[in-house]
Amino acid sequence: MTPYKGIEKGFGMKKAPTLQDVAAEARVSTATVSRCLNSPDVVSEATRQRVLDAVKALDYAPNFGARALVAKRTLTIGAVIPTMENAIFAEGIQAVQDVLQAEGYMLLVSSSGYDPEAEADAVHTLAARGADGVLLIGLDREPSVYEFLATQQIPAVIVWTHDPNGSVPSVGFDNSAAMVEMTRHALSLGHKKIGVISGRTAGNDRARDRVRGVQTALSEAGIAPAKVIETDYGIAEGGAALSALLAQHPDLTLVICGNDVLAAGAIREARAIGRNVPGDLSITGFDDIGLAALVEPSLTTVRVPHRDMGEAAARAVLALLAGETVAGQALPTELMLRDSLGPAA
Amino acid sequence: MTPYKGIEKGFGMKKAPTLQDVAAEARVSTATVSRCLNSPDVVSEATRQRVLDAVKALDYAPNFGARALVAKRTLTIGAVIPTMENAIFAEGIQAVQDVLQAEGYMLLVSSSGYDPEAEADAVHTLAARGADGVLLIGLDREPSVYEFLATQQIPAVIVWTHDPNGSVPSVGFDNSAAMVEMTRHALSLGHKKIGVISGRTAGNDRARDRVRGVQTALSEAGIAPAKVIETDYGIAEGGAALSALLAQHPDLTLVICGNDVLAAGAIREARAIGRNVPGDLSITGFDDIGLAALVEPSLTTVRVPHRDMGEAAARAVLALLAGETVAGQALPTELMLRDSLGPAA
DNA sequence: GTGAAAGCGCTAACAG
DNA sequence: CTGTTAGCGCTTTCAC
Repeated sequence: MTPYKGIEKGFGMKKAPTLQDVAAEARVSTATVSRCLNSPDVVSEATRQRVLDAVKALDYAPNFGARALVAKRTLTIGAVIPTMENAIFAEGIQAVQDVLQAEGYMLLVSSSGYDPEAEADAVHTLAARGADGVLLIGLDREPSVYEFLATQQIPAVIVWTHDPNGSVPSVGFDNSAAMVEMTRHALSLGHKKIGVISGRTAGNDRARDRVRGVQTALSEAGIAPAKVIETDYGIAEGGAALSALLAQHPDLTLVICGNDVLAAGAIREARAIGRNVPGDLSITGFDDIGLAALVEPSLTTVRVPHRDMGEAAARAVLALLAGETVAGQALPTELMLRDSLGPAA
Repeated sequence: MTPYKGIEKGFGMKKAPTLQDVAAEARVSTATVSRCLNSPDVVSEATRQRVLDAVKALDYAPNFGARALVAKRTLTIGAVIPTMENAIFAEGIQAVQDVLQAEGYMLLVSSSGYDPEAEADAVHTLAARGADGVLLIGLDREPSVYEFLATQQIPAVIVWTHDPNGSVPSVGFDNSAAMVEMTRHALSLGHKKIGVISGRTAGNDRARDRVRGVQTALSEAGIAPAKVIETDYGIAEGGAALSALLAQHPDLTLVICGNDVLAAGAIREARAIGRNVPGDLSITGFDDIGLAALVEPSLTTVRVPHRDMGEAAARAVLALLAGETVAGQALPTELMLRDSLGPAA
């Protein structure tokens, strides 16, 4: 077959059809074509049909730049997430997408790789690409980012955490409270020697809040603070962290992990080194991703309403864009009691 | 500070500053301001400084729509994927993103939910949002989609499969060949009664090719075709499919699954109904997502180079955009032998 | 080195 | 209901 080439430069380059072309084809004015596309009900049935036929015949698609120029909006929402390779964000973002798509908006995604500076850059780029509004994960970032957004008149919504006092509406849940609940439950099972494997807390309020939740519950109960170890995201990382933790504190009966992926790694490692879970050692996760129910033993974890959160966040930006006042909201989490957490050894 | 000096358009409406405003402030023409911003070296040092001061003073940011209108590009690449909730796409898309971002482009993602019609819509929307190029998953779609893309002069690249004869460059791997390899290996272990749990094959050439690969290897070996059952994507779905398959063909010694998620569900179900994997029944997957190594027994599967594929695809669109001719490429897959596949019972 | 002016493709008054 | 006519903000010849 003919090798596929990029955009032909030079002669014979047939341009993409414009409103003009459609108008000519349908023998009406450009204004009528525009109306057919934007407010079909004010055009007569007959001409509308003719115009739509022409549109289809020419494979016409409106020019984005021109439309954005005059409409002063792009129907595009930007989002900056740490990474898509994390199931937890993927699911939430898909929910955002579904709502946005249904409302005629599109999602412009950017990833920061958990780097605050990269996130700030991404926000600038998003603005430069004409994003009408943005979604940001978590609270931790330079105030200058918010200032920039304010100057650019770009509404923003924070997701994955809820801060009732924030100046920017946030849709999420209380990471700390969820961990308090988990920890209290564990304490009721008699655990007293507790370790925590957390994701990196620098620039990550969700991770920090989760650790804080554990310590809060412990101090409430008059128990010594948990030994905390921080690690990067990943299954192998979770396993390594468990080894490191047990090496220093062999008498732990419970290890609370900041997310399910770390927990899955920790479980695998625990069994690899001959620890019975939960007989000798209990392990818990956070997020309740699909994996949680599949590992052996199945993971006791905190169920987070990914979808509801994504949908609510998308609705929140859209509301902001419509000029409405948005309060932000806290969504409930739920303890998922499975098999990886048992009574203290 | 400085009073608004442009052509006044009405009362007290604080519009975002435009090139005009900057030009007035710096006492030069709009052309000069534009040049200062786009090719600073052709402007004299003195005026350039004056203009840049004005830009800063007014907090000027170029209008995206206007720029896109005249530049005829948006530095945006669109992608339509079935869903982000599938780890396999998430990882590949993240790789695409990384490359694009590094090259100054952004990714506009849309999802089709595995519906060809929704995909066609998404392509139109992407075009309407000014995507300079698009990434599409798999080959199965109406020719009209390609025609549309052609008339819109939007270069496209197919990912997740490789078709050397296609008119559109494709970056992926040979799904059928990978399954042939897997099946041959299984045959060498003595399996003769084989079942297949496949994802929906309608409009999904990857799923179809995988099934075809199995049957090809079987017919090569003179063995009866595998019993095939199709199901939706999901862990529970994989389990249900296994039950259904075994109900009709209780003597199967091997069930080949179209992807790891179905396989994980099948393994869980097999053990739930008292089958020993791989003692009584072997089960294999495809994709090698993180899950594969975690389930018990760990999954024998086909490793797909998600990242390499995503990166190569991103580079391919960019090359097309640069007017280069792109050949497309086939990436290698690898058999990951773990514990879920054993000798025939 | 700089300015004037012609659009890019589309929408939104304003007439008819 | 439909056509005419201004621009939206920016880049880019083409003169000077």
